[in-house]
Amino acid sequence: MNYIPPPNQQVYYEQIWALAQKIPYGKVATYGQLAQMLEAPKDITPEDYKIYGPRWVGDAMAACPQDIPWQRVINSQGKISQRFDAEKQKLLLENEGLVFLKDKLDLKLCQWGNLEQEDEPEQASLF
DNA sequence: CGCTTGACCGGAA
DNA sequence: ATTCCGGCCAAGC
Repeated sequence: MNYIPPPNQQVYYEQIWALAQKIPYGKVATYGQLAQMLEAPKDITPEDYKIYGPRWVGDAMAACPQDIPWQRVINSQGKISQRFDAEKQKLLLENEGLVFLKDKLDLKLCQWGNLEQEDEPEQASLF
């Protein structure tokens, strides 16, 4: 599992695209999130990867093929990143049932993989 | 060749 | 809350 992306960025991009394809309908992922789902390339430290990875993901998405749900990748603030198709992206996400609040999504509600804590022991048995 | 820009993120003022 | 900053790499001019 210690697979390291080859120097060939094409391979790295394809890994990102593969991850993006796994984002469920109605969910979103952040650039940094996708970056952290891959091992850091050998040549850079994990710390550096944490810093620069998200940008590489952005680069990957910029070169994204058509058959990828690119609209489900947003930035860490829950907003749509500045780009020529930003408006279209928002419409696509709204079509999936996502609700924007002041151009922002609530990542707590719709971020991919952020529903693990469903079994919150909210109710203490009082009776 | 060199310089600028880009679908980022976290920390600091 | 908002603005500013630095940091890597690849592409385009």
